[in-house]
Amino acid sequence: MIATPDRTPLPRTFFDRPVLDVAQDLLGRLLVRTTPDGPITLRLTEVEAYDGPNDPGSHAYRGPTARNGVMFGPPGHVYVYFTYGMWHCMNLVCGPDGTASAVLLRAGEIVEGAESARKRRLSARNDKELAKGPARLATALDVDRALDGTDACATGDTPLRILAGTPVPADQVRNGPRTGVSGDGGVHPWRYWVADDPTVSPYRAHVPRRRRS
DNA sequence: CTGGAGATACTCT
DNA sequence: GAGTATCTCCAGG
Repeated sequence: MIATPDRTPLPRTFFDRPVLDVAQDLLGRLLVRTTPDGPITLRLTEVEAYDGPNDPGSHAYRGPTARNGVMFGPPGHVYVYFTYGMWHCMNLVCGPDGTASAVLLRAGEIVEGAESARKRRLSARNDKELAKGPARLATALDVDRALDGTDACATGDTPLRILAGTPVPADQVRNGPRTGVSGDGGVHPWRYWVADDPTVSPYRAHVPRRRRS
């Protein structure tokens, strides 16, 4: 029997924990994006942990900048960055205020508002691909730098909220190396996903891009 | 169907 | 110059 997803907001204390604990616990949770078109709801199926200043793979590794400032703030807020000159990716900030760990949201299943997501994801060949990959996820949910710093735990009128949903049982959680992370940061098995879920993105090892001719 | 090459063009070192 | 990525095009099974 399938439990009805819990629509209760996740409390800020959920994010004020070690980032690896939060990352695993986020699988199966619901992210609700409120747009003028109506809500889009995503069930998280794949995430990656980034452990702030201790982690060579993290944007926070070399300290605060104009881009990553939100990572150093309080937990439960959204860190959105722009990458490769084209794409946005979103993270949820973890740990106490002043630390800089975060969880990158890599993939999920659109459970509400697929029609809206399809308008921005014209290259998706089916609904499993709407949010299969971190930049695809952000595009499907219409997330960009304007939402950087949004409090996902706030009650009331917010563009982005995270709800309890249905946590994934521990025996259904898989983990492995992080995707596309360069250098020593790639060795950590800090990518977590839901076993056998068709919306999880394929693993790709980091490959340095060839220089333009 | 799978996988690689090239393009994209912002942010930080 | 390299990066928490994705798209289209094309060669090869």
